[in-house]
Amino acid sequence: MSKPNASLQPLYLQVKRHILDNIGSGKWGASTRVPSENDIVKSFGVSRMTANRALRELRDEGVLVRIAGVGSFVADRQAHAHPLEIRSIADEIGGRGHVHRAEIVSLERVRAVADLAEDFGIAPRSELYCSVIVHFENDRPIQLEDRYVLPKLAPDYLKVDFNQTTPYDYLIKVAPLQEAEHLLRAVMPDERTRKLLAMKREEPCLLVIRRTWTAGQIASVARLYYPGSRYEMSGRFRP
Amino acid sequence: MSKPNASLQPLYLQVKRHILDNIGSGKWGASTRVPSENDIVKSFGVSRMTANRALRELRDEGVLVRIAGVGSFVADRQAHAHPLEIRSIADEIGGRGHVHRAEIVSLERVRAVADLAEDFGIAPRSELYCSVIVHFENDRPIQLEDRYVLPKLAPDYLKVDFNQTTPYDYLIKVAPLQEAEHLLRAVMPDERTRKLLAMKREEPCLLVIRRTWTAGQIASVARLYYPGSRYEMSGRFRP
DNA sequence: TGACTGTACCTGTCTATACAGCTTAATCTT
DNA sequence: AAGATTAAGCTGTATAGACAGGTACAGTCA
Repeated sequence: MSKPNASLQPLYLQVKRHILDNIGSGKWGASTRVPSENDIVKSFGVSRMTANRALRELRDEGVLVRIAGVGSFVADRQAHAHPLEIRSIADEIGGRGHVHRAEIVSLERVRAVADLAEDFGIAPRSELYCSVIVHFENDRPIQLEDRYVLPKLAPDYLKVDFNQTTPYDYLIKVAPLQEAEHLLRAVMPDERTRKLLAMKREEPCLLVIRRTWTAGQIASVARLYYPGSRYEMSGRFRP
Repeated sequence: MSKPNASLQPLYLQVKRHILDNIGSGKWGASTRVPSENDIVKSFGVSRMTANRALRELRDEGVLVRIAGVGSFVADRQAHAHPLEIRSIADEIGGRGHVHRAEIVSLERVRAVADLAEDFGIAPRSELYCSVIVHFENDRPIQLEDRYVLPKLAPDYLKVDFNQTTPYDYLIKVAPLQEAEHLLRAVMPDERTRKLLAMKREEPCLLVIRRTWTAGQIASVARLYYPGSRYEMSGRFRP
């Protein structure tokens, strides 16, 4: 039987999209049971193989957990990111079907202290722009972003509304990203960080220090603090 | 037509395995054309849908590049020397010009608990080999390696002298490494870990959970604990 | 009450067939 | 000889039907 498939997109993608939309909108939370293959056959009018492909791929992507004989359920995914990938935190959270929100702690010009000046390769006490922002995933703080920016490369940095865009998104617009370096550490948060991230005592942070180059010089240094219990990074690769 | 499927493994996995073996052995280098779906139908005696699934999944995994109307080819993946590459801890320490030494805490057969069995894709309470080793850099403990190995792939694992070689070096000899996954977390060490690594109280660990694949199945799971104050990972890259 | 059994439903896999769209190369025209 | 047409081969998608095996639950039997 051939079908016209009027809507341009493959059927299995339409099914996936439907499920992802329901998860993304929060209608189907973690552990919610999603329609079985036969349910999809009935409601979408597709074959079981097509329903199977949609659910199987969502399982392979970590979106669903499927148990033979029981059903398919929305996976309870922990936050994670590729250790060698730069991505907007807003996109990352959106990609998990969750809601991103930012809270600006401070946004000001500062004078570079010694080690920071060294990072940037500028004279100590030079002027830098500094933003401190807490990023929330579904109203839980997930990242404290402590960022320093070279004024020359982003002169309007202090005027940006970081409720609308993230520093990362803004910077790639005004300064093309050339190269980046990640430094990964496990640290105990200081009191300020711990409170901003709503962390328990005795809970460590995953600290990512990201340095980005534009036009051969360091454009920005970010210290990204993640709650150890709520975040992990993962990467798959072939040696 | 129903299939006896004598060899226990799903047919599409057998096809994937065959292709991965040919790539892994170097017989099919980058850009080599692999058999088309119809070739596989003939040579394996499977249906085209099964051949399609094997090739499609390999494409999704980045192993193949498929061009409609042309064929399927071995992907040319660039060998990037990430810091998150897999490297023998002995080599890494040696590379810093320091002295490596290992202390074996335990080396025994254990029964897989539920989550571990799930990782390996084996039945709960199956047998696994387990080694716990502390690695020293210039006589300071730098890594606690908590490793589980599939006996089938390394039957002599318990007889190896890990003062002479590291588990990693031994495993790549007996089981060719196909793929690996790193999971990075910041955690507080339990008491045992803290003592073995000679860490102060209140000091977090960088935990790397490394899973390695051989012949399409998980060969080994290692939990690598590093003292947060003495270790960091870094990588430079271009987005 | 407790152990067993049947049944309904679920996922996982596989087959045989079909049509669409793309690419390449051979063939036919002008 | 240059351009248009056709055929063969490839992937991408989709269908209907089938069997195997897992799980949960109700009902039955001892």
